[in-house]
Amino acid sequence: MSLRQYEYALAVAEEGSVTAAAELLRVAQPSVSQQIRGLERELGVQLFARTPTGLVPTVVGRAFLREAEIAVRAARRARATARAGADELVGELVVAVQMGFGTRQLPGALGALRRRFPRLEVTVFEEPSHAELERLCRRGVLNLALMAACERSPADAHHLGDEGFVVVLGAGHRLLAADRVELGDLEGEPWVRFDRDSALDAVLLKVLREHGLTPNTVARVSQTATAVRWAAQGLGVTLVPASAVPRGQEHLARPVFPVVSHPVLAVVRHGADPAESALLELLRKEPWAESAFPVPF
Amino acid sequence: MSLRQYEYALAVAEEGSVTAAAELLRVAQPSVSQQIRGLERELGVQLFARTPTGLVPTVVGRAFLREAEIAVRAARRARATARAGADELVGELVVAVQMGFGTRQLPGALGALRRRFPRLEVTVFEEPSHAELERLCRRGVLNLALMAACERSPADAHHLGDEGFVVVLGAGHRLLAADRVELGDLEGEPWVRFDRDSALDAVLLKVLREHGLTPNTVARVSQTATAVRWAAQGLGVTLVPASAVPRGQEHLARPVFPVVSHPVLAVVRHGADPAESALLELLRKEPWAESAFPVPF
DNA sequence: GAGCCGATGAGCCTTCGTCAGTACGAGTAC
DNA sequence: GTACTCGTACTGACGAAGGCTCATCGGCTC
Repeated sequence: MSLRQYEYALAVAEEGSVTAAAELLRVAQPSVSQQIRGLERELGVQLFARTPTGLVPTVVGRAFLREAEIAVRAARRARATARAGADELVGELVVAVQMGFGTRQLPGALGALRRRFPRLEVTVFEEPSHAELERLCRRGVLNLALMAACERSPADAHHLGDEGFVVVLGAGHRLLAADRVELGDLEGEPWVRFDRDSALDAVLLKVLREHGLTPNTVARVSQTATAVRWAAQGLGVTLVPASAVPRGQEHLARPVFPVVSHPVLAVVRHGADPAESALLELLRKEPWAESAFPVPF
Repeated sequence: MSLRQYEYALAVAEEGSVTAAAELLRVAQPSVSQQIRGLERELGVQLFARTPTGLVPTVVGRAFLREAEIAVRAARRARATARAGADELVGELVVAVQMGFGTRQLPGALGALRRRFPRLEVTVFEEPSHAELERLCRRGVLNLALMAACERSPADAHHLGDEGFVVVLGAGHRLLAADRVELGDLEGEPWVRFDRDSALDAVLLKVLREHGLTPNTVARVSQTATAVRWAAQGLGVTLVPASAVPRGQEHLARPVFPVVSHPVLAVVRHGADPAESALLELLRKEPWAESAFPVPF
């Protein structure tokens, strides 16, 4: 099953004769003759009827040729795509983002990327678990991972900036009276938390522990949008990245004191593609919050 | 650009490693390694990133692989189609029919063919000119041609039966009073005729000449349906195969005396495909009119 | 250091390509 | 009608290129 045989068969069908096909293909006539014969022998079917004036496709030959043309065209397209990739940025970029981080910056960067390289397609996975994200990274299926910093973050990760966190309170909550919420004031509040192994829950837990609080968990959700909605309806309070609060709900969010923010890292493979580097640069240029504390990583 | 390279690349992408791909493909590992390298060298692009645990597609590699998969699938399908053609009747049958002949029998035969061989597709050309039909036949693009007999019909043509002709008259025409029309009574009538080099016009002219009539031509059309419609509206009289008179217009048609009929031939290629033979047999089984005169061909 | 990965080089063999010559049919001149 | 030419595809022999395998090497992870 060689593509050459298919091309030769298509040329013969197109030209109606082996000689003409050979001329078109810039090879000698016996070569085409042999390939056609070999193909027919391999398939066990006569693809062409021999007439004194040339070769004509048989009934089954026509059906074969229809599929063969699809194959040859796709093969040529594959080739052209790869060749184009040598000059322009072409292909499919696979990005994973840790749920809740970079929700404002990533769309901006991807939009800019698309404007600069229209033939570059991007697929984004949202993944809450740090362990799973790391596994995908190690397996190499990702071109870029956007994740919250943690102890196990690789040394060559790029620090993009920080994600600032805000508390979301139910409508009419007493703490909405102030411009900011002191963490100590949240003692005893019911909490809308995040999935057990998610980075968002890790941040939440770490912040509360540092201030000697033990959260009273009323629900666990996987998405920030859900957490905000549930908190707004008074189920409890929650702590989410500032960029995760949707328009129209800002009046229910308050900055935290002391400021809570978390470093966001981008992990790319070692010998980075031009496409990967381009996305990394665009992510750097997006507006990020200032760091609340020196990055320990 | 070999299909083998594409298959190997797909296997590597699928398995994530050269070794595993080689095992899947039942070849030694260096073979896969060489093919991948050769492909990358030929395309001038790195399709896979080398990691300590295996190979992972690059950005452009993923785009290439998407097309490559289409190519390989189509190639396999082409192969399978041809292989199936060795057992079952599979493929595309190209049939040409001389306009106005076999209009009732051909659909019947094609329906029966489709019921028996559902994977056999049929394309029908309608062609008025005998010369053009013969040209297509000689070039071999046709699997079967259905045509009116003539002096130049090939000797190995199959006589299927005869097409009986009727005269179509305008509503209220005086000759509608009788059950049949004598040819001599048509003296001086205006005629709706057919395209100059069509078989239908040849029949018409031959019949009239044999009875010493010279037609007064008011129009030439290419399709029998048009001729019948125009005749029905009183533009003139016409002579068409009985099967060409649509339902609801039978009252305007009359048999001719002496009976006019014309042999219909099927021409197939020499070493006939099974599919061609099948269609020929089905056409034979369709109901045809009895011959009005001994077939001289 | 053991075990996995891919890359490399040598040798064998298949396959493809070319050139020459053959066979067959169609059309044409005589 | 016969012979000739021109077109077609096929066959066989030979050389070149490429694929496959084996053994081996270098790098990385655990």
